[in-house]
Formats: sequence, C-alpha cells, structure tokens
Amino acid sequence: MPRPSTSPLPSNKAWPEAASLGKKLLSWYRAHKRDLPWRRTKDPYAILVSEAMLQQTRVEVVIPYFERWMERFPDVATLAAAPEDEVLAAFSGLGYYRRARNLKKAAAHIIENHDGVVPRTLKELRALPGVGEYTAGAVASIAFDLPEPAVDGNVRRVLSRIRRIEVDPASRAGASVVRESAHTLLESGHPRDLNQALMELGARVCTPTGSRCGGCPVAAECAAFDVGDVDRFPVKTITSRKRVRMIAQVATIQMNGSVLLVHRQVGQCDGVLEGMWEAPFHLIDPQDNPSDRLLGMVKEWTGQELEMGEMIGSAKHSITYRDVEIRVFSATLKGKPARKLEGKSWVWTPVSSLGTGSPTSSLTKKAVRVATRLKGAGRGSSRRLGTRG
DNA sequence: AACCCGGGGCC
DNA sequence: GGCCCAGGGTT
Repeated sequence: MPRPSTSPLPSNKAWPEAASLGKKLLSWYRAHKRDLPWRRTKDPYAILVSEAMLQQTRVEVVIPYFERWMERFPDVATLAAAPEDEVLAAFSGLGYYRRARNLKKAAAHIIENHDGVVPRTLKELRALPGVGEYTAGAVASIAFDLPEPAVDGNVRRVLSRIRRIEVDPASRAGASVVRESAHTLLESGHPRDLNQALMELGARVCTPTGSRCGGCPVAAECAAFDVGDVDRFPVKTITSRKRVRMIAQVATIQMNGSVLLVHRQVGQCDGVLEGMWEAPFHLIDPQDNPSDRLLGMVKEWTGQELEMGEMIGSAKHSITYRDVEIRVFSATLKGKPARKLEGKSWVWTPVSSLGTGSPTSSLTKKAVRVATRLKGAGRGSSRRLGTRG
C-alpha cells in the first residue's frame, strides 16, 4: 500500500528485515507463550469474550472472570438469552461495565444478523457493539488466522521501539504508522501467532519501564536498542487528565447479615456505576460540606427516613480519574422499606454473596467490608480502622 | 481530539 | 503519585 511522502517512516519496502523479525518473534512466542485459558480454544465466541475482558485490564485479573463467564455463558445463544443483571454481575469488580452490556448486545446482534455464528470479516466484527479497531483485528487474527493488525498498547510500544517511530502512537498519525508496520509484519504469515507474539513480548519483555532487552529475541532487529534509547519510546505528547480527589459518603444499612443496595439508574447518580446495585453513596468534593443528599436519596428509593450513624471507617478507591476516599457510615431505616417505585429499585443482599447475584462494584464491596469487619472485630479494632486513610 | 468509563498493580 | 494495562463510545 502506498504511503504518503510526508510519512516519518520510509516506505515498507525499506523494512526488509520485517520477514526475519516475524520469524524470530514466532519461534520465541511458540517456545515461551503463557498457557492462558483463551489460548486453549479457537472458539471465536470465547476469543471475543476474552478480548472484551482484556480491554484495559491485565491478563492475570481477567483469567478467573473469563473462566467463570465461559461456564455461565458458554455460547452466543446462552449469553443473548441471559438477564442483563447476571451478565453485569459476572463483571462485578472488573470495571468498565459497559463491556458486559456490549457483549450481551453483541450476542443479540450475532443471533439476529449472523445466525448465531461470530462473523469473520473485519467490517462485520466492527459492527458489533464494543468491538473497535483493536478487538476486530484481534478476533479476526486470533480466531480466524486472518492477516489483520491488532494494535494494542503492547504492540504500539514494541513497534515504536523496534522502528524508533518518532510520532506519538496515541495520535492519529502515529496510530496509522504503527498499524502500517504491523500490517507489513503480517505479510510474513501466521497472523494468529504473530499478533499474539507482539503482545506477549510487550507484556513480558518489552515493558513500559525496566524492559529486559537482554532477554529479547529481537533486540538485534530493534532500532531503539541499537541506538540505546529504548526508554524514549513510545514518545508521549498527550497528557492524561489530571486526577481529582473526591469523597464518597456511603450508607451501609445492615439487617440480618444483609445490606441494602439501591439500583443506580442511568443519569441519576453522578454518572458513575450506572445500572449497578450499590450501597447508597454520593460523591462530594473535599472542599464541599457534606450534604444531606444521601438522606433524600434513600427516602426517594425506599420511602423511608434514613438515620445516619457514625462514620465507622474508610478506604481508598479509584473510579477512572477520581481518587475516592470512601467514608463508611452505619445507618438505619426508621421503618420497613416497602415502596417499589418505577426505576427506584432496592434490594437486601447477603453480605456473603455481594457481587454474585446483583451486580455490585468494588466501591460498595470495600465499604461493606469495612462495615462488617468492624462489626465482627468489636470496638478494639475500630480505633485501628478509624485511623486508616 | 478530548473526555468519559473501573480497578488494580507497579515503580 | 503517576503510569498503564490485549480499548471503545460519544461529543
């Protein structure tokens, strides 16, 4: 494919060592690849599930979630027919819960438009909810062995270093340069293993910091290693959003070993953890005075007055760019919650099964852990907990 | 291009 | 405390 003359890289024919690079990557990968659950199958559905879970999430974290998921939703039809709450619950603690909703939507789409069979073309894959450029390429190559680039953070870093790409791969221009390089590399064949080899190298050898070039199978082919400035790549020009400090006031309302969770309706709750079942909480700026919004919230959901107790402990948490200090308050309802208003659902959930039935985030899990640890440990340890954070 | 979405582990 | 992770969607 012709390349614009303004490109910071020479044309692909000026990368004659691509084929030899591919060969070395392949033999290294085949000798050193980790035994991961999704590498034991070629089921396109399983590959799709793994790729969705792996978005912005480390391999080691995904493994148990993937295995539980495949047991509970073994195929497209099962997933398409499953209640959304169960699908979300399977992501409880994993984060980016939209991925779970999109997987279910994708399953419905596949039933509707492809007779329940995961499509093979890039275009059809891209049409699935939650499947972007990377995931489409990953499924096409890993499941179907098609020569499509799958450029994730690892591949961006590895190729930036090997070719000393001076453009930020996070920018549009840089992304296209990396993608072209990946495409050239795939011309040497074996896209399924080659794409995974690039990712595996980035995850295990060519790491963001402390890269182990001594153990790298392609150090001899790496331009940055040759020059000795590996750590300069990938170049970074785009700064991430500044993190902000926030406080979450959480009401833990307990009864008979259960906690009261409310359903966070879309557009009603600070824009985070929408659709999840959480202990009533709201986010406030550290400079603001604590408001009584929590009381109104619970009243609105359950029809009962809330009596806030003492702050019984705290924990740290993060939600995207927010660093949250969780402040846990014990609380009681003045009467029995009876109302079931439209879009204002609440539920008593056993502490022991948090996140397994109703989908619940790590924030609520942490808050409940603080509340129950205190209860079980007695007054002696409450001082210790209270001084944390 | 910027901003949003969770959560955790590592330096 | 910053960075980054087998990113995608929306604006």
